[in-house]
Amino acid sequence: MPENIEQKCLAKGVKLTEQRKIIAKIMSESKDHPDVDELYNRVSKIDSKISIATVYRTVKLFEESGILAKHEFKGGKARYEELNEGHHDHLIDVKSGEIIEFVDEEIEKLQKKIADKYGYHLVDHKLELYGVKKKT
Amino acid sequence: MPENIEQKCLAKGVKLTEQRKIIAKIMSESKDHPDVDELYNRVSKIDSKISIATVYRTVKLFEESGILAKHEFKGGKARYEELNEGHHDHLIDVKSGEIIEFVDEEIEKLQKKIADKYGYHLVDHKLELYGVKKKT
DNA sequence: GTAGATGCAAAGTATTTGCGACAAG
DNA sequence: CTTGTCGCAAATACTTTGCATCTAC
Repeated sequence: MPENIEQKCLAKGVKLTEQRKIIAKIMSESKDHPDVDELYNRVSKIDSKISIATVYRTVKLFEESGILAKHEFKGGKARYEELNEGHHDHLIDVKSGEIIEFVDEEIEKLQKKIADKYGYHLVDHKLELYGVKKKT
Repeated sequence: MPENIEQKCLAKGVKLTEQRKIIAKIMSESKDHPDVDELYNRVSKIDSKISIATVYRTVKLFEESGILAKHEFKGGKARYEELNEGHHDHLIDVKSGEIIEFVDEEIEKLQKKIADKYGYHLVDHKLELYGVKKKT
């Protein structure tokens, strides 16, 4: 498996333009889940001539190439994160908007089992938990 | 618990207009998960003067009143269904778009447990499985 | 009677696209 | 070179809103 986005692009035959390199770099360094606007802001600081249309086109391309994951959390714009080994789901703090990533093997298994039960082969899934912090 | 949408409206102090009655009726009778456009089509057959703005306002109001559930499945418009006792999740056939509802107690419990583990109290969640039919 | 609902068209968001200029392989 | 990409602005898709009118309670 290639380790970084640029290598993944090469592996998938995606042409590596200057703009794509910048977007790839920003996404690699982002520990959060930026939406296109936010990504555009970050990208603009490095090259202010990049247009938002290119950012939209690039995240879409990266998503289709399996490089980025797109999330459509409640009531908002689409948000992106780098797709790495090891699937995880999201727990969203409804007060602060903070997003916690978690992995739970048991729940993954259970999902496969359910799809199976209905005669389906699971190709994708989405699990989002929305919660409020408990008082200690 | 009131059994139908009109009773729920009364119970929640939602004014029962002619338009809302029609929308409520259509939603009650719908076994699928129509989007606003589709709902507007169905509603128009009964009263062609109802505007799409009213449909949008009404589904939003009904959602806030806990009468309808809003779903934002992949890559599309928001879709609605009547909210009844007994939570269920969705298994979506990615080929045909068919939606299967399912209930799984085990997965519900597991979700609470995960939220708990991170110090959160679960207020909402979204689980969608996307699958393709298995060959028999 | 009055607060709230409706219809209409116009305004907002988020995202996509046509097109001529330009750059990667 | 040639194919695909970029930037721009205009277009689209879905949803919300201002306002004058109307209706449920």
